[in-house]
Amino acid sequence: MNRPVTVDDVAKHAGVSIGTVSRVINNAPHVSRKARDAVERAIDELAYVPNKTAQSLAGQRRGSVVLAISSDDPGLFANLFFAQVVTGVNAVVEETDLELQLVLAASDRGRARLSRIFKARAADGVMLLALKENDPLSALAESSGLPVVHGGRSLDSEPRFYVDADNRGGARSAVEYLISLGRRRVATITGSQDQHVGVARYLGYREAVVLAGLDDSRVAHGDFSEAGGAAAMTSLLDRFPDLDAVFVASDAMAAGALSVLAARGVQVPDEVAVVGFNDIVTAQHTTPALTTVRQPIDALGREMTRMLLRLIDGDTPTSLILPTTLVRRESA
Amino acid sequence: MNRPVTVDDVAKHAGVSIGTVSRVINNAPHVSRKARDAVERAIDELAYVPNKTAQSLAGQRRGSVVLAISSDDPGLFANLFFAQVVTGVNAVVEETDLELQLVLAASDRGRARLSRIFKARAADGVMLLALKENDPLSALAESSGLPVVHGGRSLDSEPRFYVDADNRGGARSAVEYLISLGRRRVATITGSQDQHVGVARYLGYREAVVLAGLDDSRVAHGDFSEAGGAAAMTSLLDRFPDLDAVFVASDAMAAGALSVLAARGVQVPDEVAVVGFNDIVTAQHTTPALTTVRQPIDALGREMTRMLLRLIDGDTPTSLILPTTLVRRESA
DNA sequence: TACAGTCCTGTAAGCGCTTCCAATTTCGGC
DNA sequence: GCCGAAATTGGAAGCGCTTACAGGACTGTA
Repeated sequence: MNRPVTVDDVAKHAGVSIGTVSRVINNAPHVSRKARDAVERAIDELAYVPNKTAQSLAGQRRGSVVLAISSDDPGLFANLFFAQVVTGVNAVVEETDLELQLVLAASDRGRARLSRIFKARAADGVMLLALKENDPLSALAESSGLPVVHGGRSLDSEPRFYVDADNRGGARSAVEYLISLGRRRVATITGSQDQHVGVARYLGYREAVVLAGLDDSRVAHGDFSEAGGAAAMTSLLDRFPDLDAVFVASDAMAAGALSVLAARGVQVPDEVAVVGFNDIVTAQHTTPALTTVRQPIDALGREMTRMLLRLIDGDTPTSLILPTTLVRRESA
Repeated sequence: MNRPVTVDDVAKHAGVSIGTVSRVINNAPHVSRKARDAVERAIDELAYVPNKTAQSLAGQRRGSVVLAISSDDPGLFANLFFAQVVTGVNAVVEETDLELQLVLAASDRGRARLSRIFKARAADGVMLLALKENDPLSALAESSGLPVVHGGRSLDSEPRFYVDADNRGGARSAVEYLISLGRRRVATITGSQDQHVGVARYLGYREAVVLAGLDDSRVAHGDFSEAGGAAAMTSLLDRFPDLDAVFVASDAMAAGALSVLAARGVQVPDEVAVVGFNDIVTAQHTTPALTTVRQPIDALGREMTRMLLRLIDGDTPTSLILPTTLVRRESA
């Protein structure tokens, strides 16, 4: 392990000053063709790699962005969400020379780290995923003045910059599909109504049902969990024995609902059609395979990152809502 | 956004020198009680947060560890593996003041980044997950002199420091379980034989079968994919119509096998018992629910990180093989 | 030929911290 | 109450880079 090569070494080797070397590295203007060539050759010959730490101490750029995930929500980790978001984010980050720092903000320690990052401006920007409603971190994020992009929205306040899936539209089209199938007594199992996703999907359901002139009272509230879905389905069956379709706000709940339906001997989709939401892996393995709404999760990651990069560049991007797609399988 | 608080501000405020402030921050010895108190109060009052960049430029510690994942293997992302590893790693990293940097080393760009990190020694240590067999990165890692911990092993060479699941033992106990159930004509669907996991699980199968004095020739090679599992099952059924159990080296393949079995009208587990490996989410949703071998994935992440921290501290840890557990469900 | 612009380049001053060194203080034991 | 050793402290020298700033070399024009 020799002493690592530095700008000085390169400068000496190329017969120029360190200022020039720096300009070449950052391909700044005002460098003659000749000098540039000499420096580049020296860099090659010495296998010089700039020291990022020094670059960020001296410059104003930190050289890294953070992806913060509040995984309190088990749903976040229960499917491929996490992996897909990271993949999307990485794909874009990879094209820059920024580093990707991961912070799991579920624990207190994680939240403390995140707030340290904000206070110390220890990154060039932050992507915040699934912050809890009314999260103090959210305020900290704003006040830090750091570029911040949110993944998803929350009930209490709309973030300045966010990327979100079209939960409402997705729900609406799922229900519209059910109606196009001839179903007229469409029920819904909602997700938690204290989260934006839960509310949005419920609104989408109502929109479609009401617009079709149908009854929107067949509602049972769930909590996004499989058990909650089962309980809600039971309640639905008891209260509205005539229902012929149900839009379930998550696949996990749909799985629960499906098992209740099976236990009661109700034929799916013949007697009751079922549509879920999320398209988790399990959806294709339920019996019958679940028709569901897919969110473009990797696109979410990619767009969040693009947005953040623009913010860092000083642009003012506009928030984005990404379209969902209906995946037709057997349950509807 | 005023000028951030620096050591000088703290020193001035506390009436000491910056050297003393630094000693307090790093709780180094040789600081009087009085000075320490004064500095701590100043830090509090000024809400001082040390600048990590400066710390690492000045000191020898970089302040971050990287988790590098070679996601070429779709299996890595296809289940919760990724999320769980990250959770495990994060849990340990969180207790230190290190930052967690994520590098997806599947793409060329990703690999280039990783090699840059090695060359520039831009991190305090690296965790390498699922590197391909014979990966050049592996050599680079060694030669960099950076602390490196591997997740899993590879066929060509045993890493100096690694954490791995007990694939062989897990396979063996799965097969032993099948045998304890009275099955005597146990077949196996292997994973890719050019990967350590694939070979290890196959060896475990053979071990159990041979030790029990049974025939170990009922073998079909798969590639860890669902389709591969289906094809292998078909081949198995054609060649060994008498088989009464099959140990499948991955749940994905087991799902494929199960559907072939169902299509052929073979009763599971009555006629043929099936055991998978990995315990992916889907395992509990197959019909029948899959008995499988679970790996302690978050523990893998945690242990890798602990090992890395010890390496960074200059200790010499010993590699680890983590036990697996059999999850009994309906398929066996 | 002279002069105002342009370009290019070297120099030096930091960025905020750690750490070494030397100076100062403190302390136990005689 | 004096001496050497140990503890504590301040000061200064970097860590490797970016970025004014100012000087020098050229260009085109009058």
